[in-house]
Amino acid sequence: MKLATWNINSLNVRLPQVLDWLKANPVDVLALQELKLTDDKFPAQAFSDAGYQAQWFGQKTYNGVALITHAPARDVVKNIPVFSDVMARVIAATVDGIRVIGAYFPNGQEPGSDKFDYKMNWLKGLRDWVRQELQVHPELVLMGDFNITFDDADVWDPVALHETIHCTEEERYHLRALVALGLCDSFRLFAQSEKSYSWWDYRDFGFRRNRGLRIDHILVSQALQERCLSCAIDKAPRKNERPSDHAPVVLTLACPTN
DNA sequence: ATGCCTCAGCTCCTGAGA
Repeated sequence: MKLATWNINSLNVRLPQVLDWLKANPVDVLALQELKLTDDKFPAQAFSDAGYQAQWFGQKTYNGVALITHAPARDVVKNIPVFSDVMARVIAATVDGIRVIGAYFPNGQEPGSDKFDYKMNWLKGLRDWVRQELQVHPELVLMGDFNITFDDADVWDPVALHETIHCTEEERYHLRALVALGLCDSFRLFAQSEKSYSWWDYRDFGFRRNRGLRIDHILVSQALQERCLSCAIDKAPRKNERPSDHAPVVLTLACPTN
């Protein structure tokens, strides 16, 4: 079983790339972030024609998340039930017996800003909810654009970016607290090349110079950890003509051995 | 560095992203 996450920075612009990618990478679940479209504009038919079902939660201009699945998605939840939010950032569903949460974490803009405070409150709300979800669903995957690096290994220039957004100790504390609920960073279960990133700035040839951050993550619950076979960042779509600034992350799970 | 690039929208500039 394969699960993937990809911030596509506008589904309107990136739909052909998403369909191409799915054709080459037939995953069971693809979590998308930054749809940047309202629900009535979601291209459900295009995914249906490609053999996928979709659940989506959009809004105008900003944010928006979706789960593209091969099998039916059941018990769909939109946003964090215990956290009141006007932004469309979370979609969860049970697929093939696994609870899957796709999330677009707040950016936070700058430490000390109102948006940073919102990010901290959102992270606390997410944690309280994921704690509950794990009790009901031991097999759980939390994936998406976290907008947080785990540590300096996820940062192209840790000195220059020390305590800047995505790299602050306060954000990383929240990320570790999330993991402490009983999750693990599936990417680091495996040997990875140094300077592995999932996002590169559009400006200044960021991708060509590999000036990036690893901020897109797939966390798995302890019950799923031993089923993890691989986790990789697919840089190929970042080389497309009009790429998203993010690359997809793909997790492969072994079939259950019952 | 108040810069760089990309996208959406009350679109020829601005806000936001990261």
